[in-house]
Amino acid sequence: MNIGDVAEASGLPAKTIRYYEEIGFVRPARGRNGYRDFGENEVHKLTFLARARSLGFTIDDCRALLSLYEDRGRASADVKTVAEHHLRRINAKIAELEGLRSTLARLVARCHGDDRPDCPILDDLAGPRGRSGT
Amino acid sequence: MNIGDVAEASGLPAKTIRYYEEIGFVRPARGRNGYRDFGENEVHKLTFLARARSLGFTIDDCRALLSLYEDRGRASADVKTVAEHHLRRINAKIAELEGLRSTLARLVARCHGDDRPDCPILDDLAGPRGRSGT
DNA sequence: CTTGACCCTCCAGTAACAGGAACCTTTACT
DNA sequence: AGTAAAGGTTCCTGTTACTGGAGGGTCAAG
Repeated sequence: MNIGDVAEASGLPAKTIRYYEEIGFVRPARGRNGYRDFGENEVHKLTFLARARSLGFTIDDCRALLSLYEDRGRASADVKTVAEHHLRRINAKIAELEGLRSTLARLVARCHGDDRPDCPILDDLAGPRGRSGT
Repeated sequence: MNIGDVAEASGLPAKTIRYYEEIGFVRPARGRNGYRDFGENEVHKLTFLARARSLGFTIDDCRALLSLYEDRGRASADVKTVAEHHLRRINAKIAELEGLRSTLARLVARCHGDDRPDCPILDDLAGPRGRSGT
């Protein structure tokens, strides 16, 4: 299978597949023309990677998950650990963004947004000097 | 004021301040020893930047905000536009992460997480072949 | 006069690719 | 046989916003 077909099958851009080869995720055979020749196993791996990446797992996570996936004697606890770690990262990020959102929404709501220069958003960014008469 | 003092005053690492000079945010004077010499105005700008960055505005946003900040004839609507755009980005990101979280939480909950190899998380990543008996 | 705290510049690395140049191969069509 | 499109190859650069570190000058104190 050529890279274009694999791209379609896995949902990954050809560029990404080449990159994944570069970092050691797959090692496709080569035809005498130099073209990569992917077997079913490689395609399956790439599909796995595409799905894991779409869930936000990092490349390092994927490395771990892939090796667990290929280890028939793995403990599901190890997989769960990786996933839970990722879940905590996501939760932390959401919490952080929600904090930003609440501050920002408040500022946006207070800004009249017309053609006058007076602006609570800039006042806030400018710090205490801009708000209270210190 | 030397860079160390400015770092403390603004809350930005000295490294970051040098970087901000490189990309044109500030243009401090130089002493004959080559040291940067920041005036009150530069310090104020850097503090502004620190606050804007902490709210998640991109460097490009900061460039726009800073120029609006220094434009005495600005329209607050322009500031509001930048902030609203950022707010939409944040909301989109939160929505995306919440999607990931729900999928991931479901998978984690279904994984027994013991020393057996059977694992719904890997089954999901592996795709349809891994779940139904096609 | 030395020690330690500052400061300087420049280079490399980060995460995970994407874009594009320059070039070769295959396929289809005239 | 000629040729043009489609798809393949490698290699280099750029992205975001810094951070770490090497190698080396400067300043204040004792």
